[in-house]
Amino acid sequence: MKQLETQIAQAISTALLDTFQHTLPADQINLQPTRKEFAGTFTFVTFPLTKALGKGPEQIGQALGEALAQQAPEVAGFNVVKGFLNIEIKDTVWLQQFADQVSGLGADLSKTGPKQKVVVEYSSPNTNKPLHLGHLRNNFLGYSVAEILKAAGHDVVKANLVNDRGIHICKSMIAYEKFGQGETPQSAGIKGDHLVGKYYVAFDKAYKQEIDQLVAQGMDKEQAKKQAPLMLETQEMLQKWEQHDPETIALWEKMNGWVYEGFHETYRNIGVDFDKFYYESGTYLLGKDRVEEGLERGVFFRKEDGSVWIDLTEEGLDEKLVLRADGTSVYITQDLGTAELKYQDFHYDQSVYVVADEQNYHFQVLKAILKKLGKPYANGIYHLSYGMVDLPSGKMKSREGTVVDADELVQEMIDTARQKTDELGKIEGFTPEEAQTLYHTLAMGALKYFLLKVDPKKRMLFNPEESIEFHGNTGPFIQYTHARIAAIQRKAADLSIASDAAAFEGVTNLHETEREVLVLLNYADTTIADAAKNYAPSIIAQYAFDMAKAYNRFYTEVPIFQEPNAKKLSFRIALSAQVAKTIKHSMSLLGIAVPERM
RNA sequence: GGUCUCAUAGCUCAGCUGGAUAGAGCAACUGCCUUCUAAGCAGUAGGUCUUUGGUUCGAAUCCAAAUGGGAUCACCA
Repeated sequence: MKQLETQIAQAISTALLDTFQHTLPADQINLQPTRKEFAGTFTFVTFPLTKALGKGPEQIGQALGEALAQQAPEVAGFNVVKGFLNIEIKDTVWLQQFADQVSGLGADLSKTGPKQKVVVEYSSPNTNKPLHLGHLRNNFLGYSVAEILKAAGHDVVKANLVNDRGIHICKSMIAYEKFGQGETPQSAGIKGDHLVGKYYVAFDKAYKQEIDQLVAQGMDKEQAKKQAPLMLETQEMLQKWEQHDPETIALWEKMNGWVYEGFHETYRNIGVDFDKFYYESGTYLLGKDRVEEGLERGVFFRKEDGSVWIDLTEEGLDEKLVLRADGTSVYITQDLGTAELKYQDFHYDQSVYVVADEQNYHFQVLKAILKKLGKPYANGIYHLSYGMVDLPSGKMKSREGTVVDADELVQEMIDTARQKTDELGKIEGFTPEEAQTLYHTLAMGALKYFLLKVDPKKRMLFNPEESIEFHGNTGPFIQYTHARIAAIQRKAADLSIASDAAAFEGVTNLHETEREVLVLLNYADTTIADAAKNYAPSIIAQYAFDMAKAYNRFYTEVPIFQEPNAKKLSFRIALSAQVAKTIKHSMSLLGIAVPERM
């Protein structure tokens, strides 16, 4: 597609020179898609030229159109509406492009694209509670962006930095020690991550009670939060952990082990994967070298109390602490360390962090510090910031029990998929296993598409009451289109209809709906490149939807198998196959599978 | 209070570096299944693109301000 656009732009440039003696390089000529209500594929806007040429916009359009129709072999015709020159492309050009595509003559973007080493860090869960809806957005985004970058030619590493230590883990541990009575995931029949999450909640409940009690005794609330016995015990436990107290470490390993089992089950179920796991317990001490380095270079400075800071006021940020007075690390120190570690491991060109937008400031600081330290990888840091998922009741709050649990949500989606499928009664002959697989495919398709079709940066609303639709702009709609085509292909195979490029050579004109599909097919690569550049799965989602819509229009308007002309019939089979392939590929970039039947 | 960010149809969202009468889906209403899967297609209705200024031949898009959401400004992570 890019190529065709370039050709047209070149032709316009030439025509401008010939007709008006005006120089405008082709790469400065912008074509936009023609609006549906007019004939044509590309539109050139002539308003900007009126001053330079001293002519009216229609006049310019008319003259350019005539020149193009005569000289550009791709152009079938044109029309001028006010300052808009609408250019129609010959059907044979579309057909030739399509034939090349079917024959695999086009370049494979994943091999020819700009190859960079990219680390995509995503998921990065805390090990004190199970995954919820917000994590799903993160996981789907991270997975999808990684796949898109791969498809665009990059060499991608999916990384997961597990937050496996710290005060929050100790809370679960304390609560388990106190109330657990030796309960295990097996004995309780609960997934490990959920069991640990249960104790995290139990901690919070008991903690609140203690605070209330202290306040009732006349203590200040802030004071009570610090003085509550549970909190003191938790802090003590954290210290023991840092001193490698064997008993504490054993409990920590046991409970984290449960959580990992639970997480891995969820990851498998939602279809995300990782090439590299980092654990914070192994990285939290990193970064101190960077502090030393910064002090030597004079980028950091030490205050009287011994704490170390960086002044980022020039960057429009504040002064930021990088090392506490007692010499221990803070969050940013760790991240300085892990950035370096990742660079040592992979020598990345880009390091993408899929992290919620509440940490925008943190990543600005991180990047600014690395720049000041003169790190070669600083410019490759990219914070893929995404908005929160809101519920109709407002923000999700784990303490208030208003979170939507990931495992439960997935199960509900599967149930919904089963119910809707059974209502339609189209899958007779499926084995129970096949049916189960289909429910899962549809459920994940609906859920992932729902979360990915929205621009990552934007906050989004999730309404669990209405659940997720299976009609309209949804994953299942696109999956359905694929299943429809699969049925066509089965029938074509039964009838032994050829669909290679030679089989439809000689077809010269297209139905309007066929042309629309062909135009879209030609945008496949530029769409992927665009999505990669913008780290935006939503662009792929939109493309897959447009494709499915265009195909369905074709499907209802053009009865494929009633076509008497063998070449045209072959063309339509080939067209369908190519659409199926493109849909399947696009959806795979979103982490969504497509069924052969549904 | 400082900084950042968002505001488009009743609802959920698209609208790329400024271009034609601002688009989808859901919800509402009308049609279309003697079969290539109706989880579909076609159509109707629904908008002062939060407001006010500015730049421009031309603004939902760029700039400024206002209003209203959200995030952040921890020796938490």
